[in-house]
Amino acid sequence: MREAAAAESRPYHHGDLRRALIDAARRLLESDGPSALSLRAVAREAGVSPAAPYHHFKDKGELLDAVAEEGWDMLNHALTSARAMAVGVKDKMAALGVAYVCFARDNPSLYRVMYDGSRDKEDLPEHLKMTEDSAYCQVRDTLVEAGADPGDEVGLELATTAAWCAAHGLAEMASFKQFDHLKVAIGGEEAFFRGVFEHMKIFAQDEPK
Amino acid sequence: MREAAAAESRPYHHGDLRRALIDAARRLLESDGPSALSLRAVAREAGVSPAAPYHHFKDKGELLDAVAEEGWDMLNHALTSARAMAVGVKDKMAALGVAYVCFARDNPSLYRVMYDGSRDKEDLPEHLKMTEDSAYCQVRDTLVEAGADPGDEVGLELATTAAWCAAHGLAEMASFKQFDHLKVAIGGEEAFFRGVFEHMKIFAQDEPK
DNA sequence: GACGCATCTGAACGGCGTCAAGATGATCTT
DNA sequence: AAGATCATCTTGACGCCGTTCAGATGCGTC
Repeated sequence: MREAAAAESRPYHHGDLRRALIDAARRLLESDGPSALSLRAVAREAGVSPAAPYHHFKDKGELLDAVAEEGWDMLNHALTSARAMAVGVKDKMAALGVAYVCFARDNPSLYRVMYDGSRDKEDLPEHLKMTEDSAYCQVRDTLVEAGADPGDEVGLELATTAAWCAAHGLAEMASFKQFDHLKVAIGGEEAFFRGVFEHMKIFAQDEPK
Repeated sequence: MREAAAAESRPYHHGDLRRALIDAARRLLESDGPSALSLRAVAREAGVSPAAPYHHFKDKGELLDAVAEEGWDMLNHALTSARAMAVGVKDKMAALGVAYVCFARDNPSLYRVMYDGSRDKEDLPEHLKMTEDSAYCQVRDTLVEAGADPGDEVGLELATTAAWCAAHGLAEMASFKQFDHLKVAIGGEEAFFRGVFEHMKIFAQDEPK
């Protein structure tokens, strides 16, 4: 009984269990949050036995890594779009920052998995850099466009890091309900994001006052 | 058999199991990291049965909350000290930021518990504010000292939030080994922290260039 | 001395991550 | 076409987890 699927030549028994497991994990993540993401629950959701995933992932962490990788791809895409749509040169950095925080707001569980520090250990968070169109490079190149000196490597990396830290910090705290009154007072959530970024030189080279 | 302890009138059987459990949790946290912090392991470390903690904490989360609260106290103290020791008015914000990140670096597991998003849910992270000498107020008051307009409430809250987000973001990413070469190039870890903060208006009102 | 009650223990339940042994069935060889 | 091969999946088990509940323990009070 072969269901309709884009099965090419890869898999044997199931169709493509690896793909199905990642999809099941993302489905559970969106519906029930990160705490509901047990390996057994993912297998259950995909309709296989609890031991089946071990033929496609070394352990639970490796499945989470695969999910996180899709998250990084989505984030890179979101930043690319935001960068392309921003009008003025000065706006691009702020647009990038807002897009980053909006991505975290719209995919909170996925964002948590991406930054989950209980995995990684040594080698993995290379996604923050080096893949050419990675989110990190998006930020760095936009900084250069906005006038940063591309010759000062250390300074450029520091500025990129500063922007990244600011965006990540805001992304993690933006959902705290202590900021609700601020969001109202300033006229919306994205205005709040923008207002925070205005206090960082990297996001607003000119005086906001 | 009563050991020497500052037992006043509170506890009955053990001495002060609540206190002992928190201490055991912090011991495990420092030695084996957050993943080793199971309720059973804490009870084991404290020398009691797995069910004993339930007479002092509603569930595991409430124990974690108690541990986190001590972390917030420590952080507030660290920021108070840093603020007192900073020399110039302009230096105070940078000193505060560096002290914040150093706290997270020196107590990584505790810091994670403090910001663990799997608990809280609704009401808890009030520690970010309002306790008079809270870390949040330390930052806000220092901003006023550095020249921020205390009359512009919204602006002041935005600036405080911006500083907090930047420090938190850096605190979470400072241990990524991608920054190792930058730390070396710039002459040490704290110089790296300072270098990142220099790209935020809130931390350096005057031009660093 | 007897009672009450907070405190702690022991045993149990379901769920978890993981592994070893066996069943299943698609592909390859002849 | 038939059998061998091998990745794939299932079954069942192990130890650990959080949590609950009935019962033991012993302090404070009357």
